Amino acid sequence: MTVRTRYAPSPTGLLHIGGAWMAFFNWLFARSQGGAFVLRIEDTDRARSTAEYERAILEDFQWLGITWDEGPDVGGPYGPYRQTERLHIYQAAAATLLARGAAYHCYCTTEELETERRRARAEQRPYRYSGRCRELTPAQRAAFEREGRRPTIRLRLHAYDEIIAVDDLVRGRVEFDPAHLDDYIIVRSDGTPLYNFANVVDDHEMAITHVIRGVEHLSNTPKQWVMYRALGWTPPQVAHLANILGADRKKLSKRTGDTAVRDYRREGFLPEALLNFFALMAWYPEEHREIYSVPELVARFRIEDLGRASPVFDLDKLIWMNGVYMRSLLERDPDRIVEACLPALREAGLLTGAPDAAQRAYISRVVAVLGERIKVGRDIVAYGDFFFRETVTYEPEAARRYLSDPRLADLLAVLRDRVAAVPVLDAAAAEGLVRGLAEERGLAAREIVHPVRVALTGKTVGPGLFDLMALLGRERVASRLDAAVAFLRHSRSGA
RNA sequence: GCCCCCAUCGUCUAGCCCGGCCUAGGACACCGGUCUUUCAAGCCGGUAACGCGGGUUCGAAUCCCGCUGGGGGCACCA
Repeated sequence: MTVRTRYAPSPTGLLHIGGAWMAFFNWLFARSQGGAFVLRIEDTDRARSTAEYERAILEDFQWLGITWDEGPDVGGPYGPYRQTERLHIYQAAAATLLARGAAYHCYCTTEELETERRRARAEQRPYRYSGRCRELTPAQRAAFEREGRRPTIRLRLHAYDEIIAVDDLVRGRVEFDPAHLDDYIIVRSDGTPLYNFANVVDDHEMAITHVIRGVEHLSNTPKQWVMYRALGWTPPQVAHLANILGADRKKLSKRTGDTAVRDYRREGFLPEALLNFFALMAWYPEEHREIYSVPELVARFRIEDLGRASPVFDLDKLIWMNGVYMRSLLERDPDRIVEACLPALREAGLLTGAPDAAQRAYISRVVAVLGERIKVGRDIVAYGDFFFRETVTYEPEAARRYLSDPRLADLLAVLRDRVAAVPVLDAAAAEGLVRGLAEERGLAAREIVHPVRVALTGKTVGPGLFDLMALLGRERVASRLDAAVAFLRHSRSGA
């Protein structure tokens, strides 16, 4: 039997890291088995679902490289792939259940049910639906209808008396006592299906063989198993994974960091690094190794190896890993680094729209000079914003440390004149000028290097000074040195 | 309240199923040192964990029981 897995997002927001993580394992499993991965849109919550979010989610999956064989955009043999377009399928399944007596109409109102729930709480016993609509006579039903009540449909579970076993691929066998279950609603009074129902119907109709999902679904699984049995269907194999936690050990939320895949994309993370990192949050393919290409992950993936505990999202490790990938791209494919830097450049106001050929070439040179300092795309701004600004602003601490001695004014002025006089300011020439000047004055090179760095970049950290001077070019170096000289003289007179 | 899941360095984890090779391994982070014009990267070194209590056994991180702690479910949400 061909393996078929799926991920079923609700288009009520951007693709969440946790969702992408879960989808990734479903995808990995399908790919490792030569099976199919299906994307299904669970948009029955019409108030919150939007077409924009659906498009954004698809885009983010595309960017991640998580490809789907069937889905709302590409179609497939088991379509449609949006739940709102599948309502007739759920209706047919509900009719079957009703005809078999495995489900029944319930006329209880929300208020009546709330009263039952309150009483249960007051008596300190677990709430379970009383079942008073279980055996309604046609006359009683007609009476309710005359009152204007619209019924929901409930699955009949009360006859169940055997232990329900869920054979979880990562947790082993988990047993549930059906006495704790109650007749639950599968179709709302407006005729739309509820999650536990639509999900079962879709997974069966789409021939899904394996489902990897969050542990929050484990407790719902026995309910679903009863439905599979009532419908005469075989349930898929399941594996439940714990949820990713934030640094506060609570479920990943905005409070502790970015939660949308889109955020990471914007900051300049690489999809292959994110995927590699995702894998390591649940599983180590080999003992002493962290870096794996996606094909390697596909080749080594085994559901049973997945961890059972909740991983904490360690941003530092992701950044480190992204840096590893960035460095390997430096020689292999620097354009991809440039690409990863673009969003951050735009956000910082250092670039507008798509770069033209000249801008692109310049950004490439900046990337080359910054080199391994760029671990994440946004680092181009942190380390190299001065390459994109007309004038530099000195960081207060940098100016205090390296641009406070008035005697520097003369030194920088001399350097400025020599820079202006040189025919071509390449790195070698820059080094010659700086070191030559240091030697003449009996100074250590660093005594000139540091102040010049601050004069040109405003910072104490950054790429090698001579490389940076070469890229800045003669004119910009000269004018920035002028500005520094003026700054030094001004602060002296002011002091 | 009832039911379910989980538990190794600060973090991700290896080891656990099939007890001894575990003086518990690797990675991130952290702390030194080295290289160096700064930073980053690199290299070398270091700190750091089997939640607790009982068993079983010659021997337990590994098996059993209990406890504690964390998470989840018990919706006309997904």
